[in-house]
This record gives sequence, C-alpha cells and structure tokens, in this order.
Amino acid sequence: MAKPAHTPQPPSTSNFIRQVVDADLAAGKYAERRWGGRPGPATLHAGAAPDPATIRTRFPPEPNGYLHFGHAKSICLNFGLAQQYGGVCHLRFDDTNPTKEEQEYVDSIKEAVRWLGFDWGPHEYYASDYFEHLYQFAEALVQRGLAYVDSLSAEEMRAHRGTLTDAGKHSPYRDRPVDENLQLLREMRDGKHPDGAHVLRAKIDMASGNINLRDPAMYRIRHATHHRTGDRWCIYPTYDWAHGVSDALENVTHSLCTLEFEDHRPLYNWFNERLAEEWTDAENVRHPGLLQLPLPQQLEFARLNLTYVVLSKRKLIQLVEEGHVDGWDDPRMPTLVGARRRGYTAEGFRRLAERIGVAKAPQLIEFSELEDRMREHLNEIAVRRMAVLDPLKLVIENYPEGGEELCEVPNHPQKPDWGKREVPFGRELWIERDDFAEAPPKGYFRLFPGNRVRLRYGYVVECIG
RNA sequence: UGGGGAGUCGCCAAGUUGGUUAAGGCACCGGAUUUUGAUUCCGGCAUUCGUGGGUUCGAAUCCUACCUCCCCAGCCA
Repeated sequence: MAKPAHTPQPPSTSNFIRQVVDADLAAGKYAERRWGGRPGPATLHAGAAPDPATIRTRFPPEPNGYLHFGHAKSICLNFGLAQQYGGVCHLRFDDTNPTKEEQEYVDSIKEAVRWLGFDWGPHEYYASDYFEHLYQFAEALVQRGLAYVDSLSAEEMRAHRGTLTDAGKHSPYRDRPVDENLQLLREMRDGKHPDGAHVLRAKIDMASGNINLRDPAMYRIRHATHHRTGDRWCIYPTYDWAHGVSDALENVTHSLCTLEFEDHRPLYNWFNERLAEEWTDAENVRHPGLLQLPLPQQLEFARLNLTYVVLSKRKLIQLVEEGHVDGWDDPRMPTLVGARRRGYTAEGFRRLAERIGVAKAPQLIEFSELEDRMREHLNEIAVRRMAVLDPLKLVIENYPEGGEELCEVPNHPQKPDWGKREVPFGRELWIERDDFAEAPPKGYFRLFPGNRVRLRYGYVVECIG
C-alpha cells in the first residue's frame, strides 16, 4: 500500500478547510484508497489512469454563463488545495438543466480556468456523463420505497411543502405502490408525459425543519435538447440529486461549495448514504460507498463579494443581453475574460485568493484589495510607457523650430536590464491638462505661471507668467 | 415564530489543547528616498476580541444568558 504523499505547503494563512484535510489525512482516511481505479463500470472514465492523489476536489460550474471574479476564488481554492496536498482537482460541468446551458459557456469556462493557470489534466467530466447511472440509482431507490413519483402540479406541491414554521403535508401520491412508481418513472423517461406532469421525489420527511428534506425533487420532465446529450433524455436530475452522487462517482474527497448549500448537506449525505447501503446491479453500476470507500464530504465557505461589483450571474446575463455592455468580455464586466482585457492578470487573482483567505463569515472585500494585488503584480512585470490622456499643447519658445532630438527613457525605473527606449523631444509637446494650472492650488508643484518643472527625461522648462 | 450558519481594528484575516505586550494584508495617517505626486523604505494605527454574567492565579479562547447579521418554503444551481 503506497502511502499518500502528504506534504502540505506551509500556507500563508490557515483555514478551516485545511484543518479538516489535515485531520483526514492524519487519520489515514484515504490511505488504502486506490484513486485511479474507478468503482463504477469500466466505461466510467475508462481513460483515467491510476494516480496517487491524496485528496480529490472539484470545481463544478454550471455552463450557463461566463466565469467571474467570484469563481476565481473557488477555482484557486479547489485547484490550489489539491495542488498543496498532492491531490487532483476535477473540472466538472454541472449540466443538469438543459434549458439554461450552452456549449459556448463550456468552452469559455475551460478557457478561463486555463487562463487562471490551472490544469485539470484528464479530469474533465460532466454531470451528464452520469445520467444513466443516476437513473439506475433512482430506480433502485424507488424499488426500496425511498422515492416516489408525485403528480401534483408545481403550485400544489408548493402548497403542500408548508412554510418555514409549519410542517408540510404528504402528497396524496406519496404512498403510491412501488410497481406503479417504477412504471411511471419509466414512462417519464420514455417521454410519455408532458413537462410538469410528474416529478420523482425522494421520500424523506415532510415535517423536517430543514425544508430541503421535505421530499425534494430528483427528476423533472423537460422535453428540451441538452447541449451534450441532445434528445436522449427528457427527464433531468436536479442539482441535489446529481451533485453528491457525481462527487461520489468521481471519488471526490472534499466537496467545497458556498454557504447557501449548508442546508443541503444533510440531503447530499442522505443520497450517498442510501446508495452506499444497497445497489442495483443493472449495468453493473455500483456506488463507491459499496466498496467501503469514504464518501465525499461537503464543506462550505463564504462566497466572494466585492464592493461596487455585481457578481450575480443573473444580472451579468442581463447586462449582456440588454446591451448595456459590449459583451461578456467588455473590460467593464467583472468576468474573467473582461478582467483579462482590462489588463488584470491571472497571478493577481491568485494572490487575491491567497490573501483574502477562506472562512465561513460572509466576506465583503473592498475593491482596493483587488486593485492592490493587480498593481503589485503589474508593478513587477509591466514595462513603463508614457501617455497623455487629456492633451494640452506646450510650445517651448526658445527651442529651435523644426528641431527634434531623442531622449533615452528606461523601460522600468528599477530594472535597468530591461533596457531603454527613445522618445522624441521637440519644440511642440503634449502635456496632461491636469499638469498645468493658471491659478495653482496650494501644494501644486506642476506647471503654472512663474514655475519651472522638469519634463521627464527631457529638459526643465519655465512658464513665464 | 421552524431549520441551518456567522459575529476579532474601516475591509479581510491569524489566533480556538485557556498562560507574557491580540499575527499579517488592504485602507488610512505621518516621514525618508525617487526624472512616474508610482515603486521602495521607515513609523503610526484593537488595554481589546457582538453584549452581560460566571469559572479560573490567568480567557478572544471554557460555561451561561442575550443581541445582531446571513441563508432556506425552484419541477434553478
């Protein structure tokens, strides 16, 4: 048994996630685990070579928009954590809702993750890869009486769910016999019912204080074309049903997500624990829990909020669709492609993520924090150039007409080895409008009547007042 | 009012097996260097850890009561 190479880098800041990982590793939780050998059938990511990963994380975007500053934090966290512990991080597209997702977004997300400097290697997966397995698992749950087909309308279902303070009521279809559930589920899958006619629900507890446990939906009917599976399916798994199981199928050890999913953790565990108890051998699909593999654990952290910045996908989509900006890569957009055009660097984002840390207290980072990281990095790598944004013509009266000479200007004041460039100097020059004042305010040391200033890398000039 | 979380300097965030003066960064305020009012540098910036009690020789760290904020009633993720 090879022991996992556990060599965490000394982090600049500590965080609770690292503490959990350290404890899991110290307890030898994954010591005997064979990572590359997927527990599922050979068809399940057959290409994945065995690797000695210690931990396994995943970045699971839904391909329904472009990645933004907030995602940068999650990407750096997931990939960074895996890197630090000698593990791997999967890129998994959570494509369970065909009406919102597009290939264009898949492509842009891959590009953005790559731009940020992370590599998922062969671990590019899709929740839609698991549709068949998920379906088999669902039938197994139905067979065990743990899921049922409900035929209430969406409105009726909402009414039955109860409120924050009042328990919900059982649906009249809740005790439908197993055979009937199975038949209906198959009919749903086979396209015999219109959208909204039925939904498969987990049978948990309609009186739970946690509303997510009040018989959550697992499958809904959607006669829609999926960007990857086309028209093969007309029932699609919900996030709650697909996510945890996908993590388990990929042998994810630590599933990091944002705070709003804390309430979903009991559900995440419920599905995996049920599936780990028993399975159907149709298609030879087996849940990892059956092989005594530790189930993935969900850990939640606070999402990034930035002052003055909108990081809501819904609103960003609106900005693009209503034409308020030129597109997802408009430099004014808080998207990664926008940031790139704006001159922000991937390194800057990595430093920001490192700097702001990971915790459970909601964070609202000041924009200056981001700017500082970008300036810090840019200061290290950018060659210096001069530009006049708001030009004011300056005529040097005692400089020969038509004369011109070249001034040597260093490319970086602190890096002489970066060389120099030549800048023409003549009788007529452009200076910044702000650099001249007829009536200078106090403390002004630029050009004004009666004052002399040095033109950078050129001459000292005087304004005769 | 049910369930789940969080409260350490203006903004983040270390610290949590209780033990000298509560890390660090951003922001801010000085001051030095500077052919970018940039950078760099040096100095300042929480007798106090949401609040009130309590335990203890000693608590941000333990107990207790309370206050405030965030999330949840999609067949979105």
